[in-house]
Amino acid sequence: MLDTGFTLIREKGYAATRVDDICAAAGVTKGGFFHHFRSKEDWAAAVAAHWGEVTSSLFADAPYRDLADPLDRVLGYVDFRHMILQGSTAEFTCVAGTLVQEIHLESPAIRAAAAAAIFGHAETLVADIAEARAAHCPQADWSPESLAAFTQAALQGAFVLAKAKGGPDTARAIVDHLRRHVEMLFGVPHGSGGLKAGAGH
Amino acid sequence: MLDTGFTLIREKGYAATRVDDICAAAGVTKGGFFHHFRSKEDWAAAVAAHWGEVTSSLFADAPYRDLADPLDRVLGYVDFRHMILQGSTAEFTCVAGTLVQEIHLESPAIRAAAAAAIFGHAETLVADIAEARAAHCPQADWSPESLAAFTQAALQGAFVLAKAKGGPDTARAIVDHLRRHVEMLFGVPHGSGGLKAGAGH
DNA sequence: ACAAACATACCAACCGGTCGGTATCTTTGA
DNA sequence: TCAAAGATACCGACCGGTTGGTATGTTTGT
Repeated sequence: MLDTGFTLIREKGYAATRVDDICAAAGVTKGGFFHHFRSKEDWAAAVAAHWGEVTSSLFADAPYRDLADPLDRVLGYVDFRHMILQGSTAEFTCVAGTLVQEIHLESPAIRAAAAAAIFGHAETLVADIAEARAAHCPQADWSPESLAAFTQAALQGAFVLAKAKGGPDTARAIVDHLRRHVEMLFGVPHGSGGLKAGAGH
Repeated sequence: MLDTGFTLIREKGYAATRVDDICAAAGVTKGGFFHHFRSKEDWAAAVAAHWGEVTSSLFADAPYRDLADPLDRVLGYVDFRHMILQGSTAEFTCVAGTLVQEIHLESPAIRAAAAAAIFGHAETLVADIAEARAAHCPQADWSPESLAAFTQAALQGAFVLAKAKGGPDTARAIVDHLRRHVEMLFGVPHGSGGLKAGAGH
């Protein structure tokens, strides 16, 4: 019921998703739905929270997490995001970003849950960025938090442009620029290291 | 009727905006509304097209456009975007981005109009970027188009994070990183030149 | 036995869109 | 010149399918 929310919200948005759609997709009836959720809004907030958990474990278990060097992990993160930009927009775009863009002023509960997913994910990057910064450019005039936020903005924006264009190509070019940004900040030559080499794109 | 659409869509999104809301805000009746637009969808597509025109003239008339050096114009653009990040999210976020994120799969007409506004705006940056690239780094391995797209992604993403956080502060920090990205690409020292100096933020 | 987990039937409000009608402006013809 | 004819702009009551939510019954696990 929460998982089907991912598809529904990414395909139709929150307001256009009907409770009956959710029931049909999840194989339950309306009575069952309202047994578990006080309202449609309550459901959407739960979906956002669930999205945060699912993505959390996706990135925690990703192979780049095992790299020894913190900068490799940061670049590995960017490359991993590049890699998962595949299929239709409904497959790779962000549920939390879609929700928050649509209802940020109408539903504080959904907004808060989606914001927690987004900024909670950004938070997981901060430690690696801080370590890499200390090792490569301790005098830099930017904070680890601001770079983490910038990566999330570039990705969320990549999703918006991908939806406008209808495919992942534009988004991949944007993530390429994001990688270049990280490389330049840390003073590493373009294209070196990371999981990207040999991935063939 | 088109202008009120900017506020409505930014505050409630497309699906949650009722035709009655539009009529009340614009001071017309339902009959009048459907006299000018075949459907609500038709109206939204017109709003997206109008948004493209309004932003087009906003940036065409901005002061940074008069700068002689192409790189100054590119940096001036980024600084201008930084400057207009003021007030509530409903005042500075992008109508086309909001629309496309919500209905890209449900309404091809709205998607196309919003995409035209976004990529049409990006297109206006390409000439300046190409000139600056030729002057400062003709061997660079990135295209003017890809950088233009990257700026739009960073901005659209900044809007998403701003909506999640509830104010423009996060968005400004993201645009700061965007400026740094442009500076590094063109090899200029951080914080030099442009309209930002003395603007006091 | 009993509460949690469903299902069925139903409702009242809502909402996009229609329709007959009116007021005003433009064109036409003699 | 001016009235008949037609086009355009606009109004607001109304329609009927939709929708989030409820009330009540049934099944299931312990």
